[in-house]
Amino acid sequence: MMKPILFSKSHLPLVHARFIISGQIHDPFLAGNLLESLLRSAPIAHSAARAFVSSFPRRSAFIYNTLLHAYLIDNLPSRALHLFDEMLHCNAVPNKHTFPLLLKALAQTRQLHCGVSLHSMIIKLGFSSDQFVHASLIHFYGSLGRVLDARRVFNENSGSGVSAFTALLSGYVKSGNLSSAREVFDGMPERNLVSWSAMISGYVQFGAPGEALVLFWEMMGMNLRPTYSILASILVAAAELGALPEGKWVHGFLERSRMRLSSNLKTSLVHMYAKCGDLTSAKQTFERSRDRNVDLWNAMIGGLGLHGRGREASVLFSDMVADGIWPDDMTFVCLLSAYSHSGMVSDGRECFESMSRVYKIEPKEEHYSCMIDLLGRFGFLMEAIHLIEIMPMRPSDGIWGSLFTSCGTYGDIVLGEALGKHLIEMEPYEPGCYVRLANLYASSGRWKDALSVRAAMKSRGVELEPGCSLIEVDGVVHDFLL
DNA sequence: TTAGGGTTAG
Repeated sequence: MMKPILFSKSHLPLVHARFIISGQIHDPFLAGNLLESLLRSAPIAHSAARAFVSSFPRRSAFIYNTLLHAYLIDNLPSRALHLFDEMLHCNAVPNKHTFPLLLKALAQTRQLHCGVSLHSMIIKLGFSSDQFVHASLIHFYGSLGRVLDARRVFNENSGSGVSAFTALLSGYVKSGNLSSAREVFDGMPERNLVSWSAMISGYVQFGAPGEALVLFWEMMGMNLRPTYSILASILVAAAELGALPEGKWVHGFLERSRMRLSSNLKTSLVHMYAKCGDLTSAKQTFERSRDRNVDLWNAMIGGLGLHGRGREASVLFSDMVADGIWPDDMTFVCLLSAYSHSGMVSDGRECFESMSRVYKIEPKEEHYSCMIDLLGRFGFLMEAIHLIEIMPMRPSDGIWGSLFTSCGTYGDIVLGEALGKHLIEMEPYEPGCYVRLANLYASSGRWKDALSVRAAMKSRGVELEPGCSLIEVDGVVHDFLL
């Protein structure tokens, strides 16, 4: 195998000029070396790379592939696809290295039809059994929600490699089918850290944090070294379960292994400590961190809010702005929810209003939802309705639901009855709506109406599932059915 | 001749 000749960054302009003068620029191999030297010294220098390529009279597939790769690294999938058009136009023949790059660009831009056409081209050119192309095709179909097509492509190759298995597994995860994902995982002839990561994060994303923890300990039992992303998934799982010892174990592991804590991991740690009720450790982690990005501030503001410390959350927000960190959407969700948990109605109003006026962030549905919840919780029902009326988007069932709950709290039977009926009409198989409407009737002595709501619920076959609460005692997570 | 794959939390 011939090694590429790489030129140092400082020599590049000179070498480029010399190639042009001597005519060596006509040699696609040397021109390719020049391009690769540039991109190795500055991987995101796509515009300089583009200029280089424009000066190459003969452009090989290698040259196009290298530039396609640079566009993808710089998160410019559309430019990569335009470059492919140019490649075909210039009669450069794509090779097996071209297709994984294009399939990634098409997955990112979610272009199913173009991907299907490209799939035909791959078959015609005879690249479909290449393991890189094969895994990329499965990933393409899986990430566009076409898991059956992903499975069909997977089945076409008998000796699928670990990447093809992982891509299929991840396709099932994306479609929410965790049991099929697990079947693929269990059937893998070999696994690597990427496959473990895909399965563990799949469990976390789809609300199965307990399974994620079990799988994590199984992985650790095999003496595999967890990656950052696996540890971050485990921190989320621990936060969901309120499993403080597991969360602390991850923190200890990171410190023992002297792994550098990225901002993302610090954010996950703060979130985990706050959700597990250890606000002191959350604060310590936050305060020890020197380079605080907006996500880390948000995690701490949200953590304080979760514990009803709205006043401290408000002070922290001011510190953040004073520190030169510009708030984002999530900052206001955390702040509004902190005010809601602390009964700080006027602060909430002011915050909601200043979002767009001062910080130029237009409130999204989640901000309206927080604000309506805050107003409703503290009895400002008419103001909450006014906000629903003026919000630019269609109110979600969650918004109507939180207002309905407030009607029950404040005994507003007329509004509550109208909302309850509306919600049942919208979601006839949601037991909570029936129960809350029946309770509302019962609280005002309208027993007949309460019974008829219960009867309607029964006749439609809607059953109330017991609620579940989790608590961790001495390292064991217990669940309670309510 | 050089290069291309699957995972990534809050």
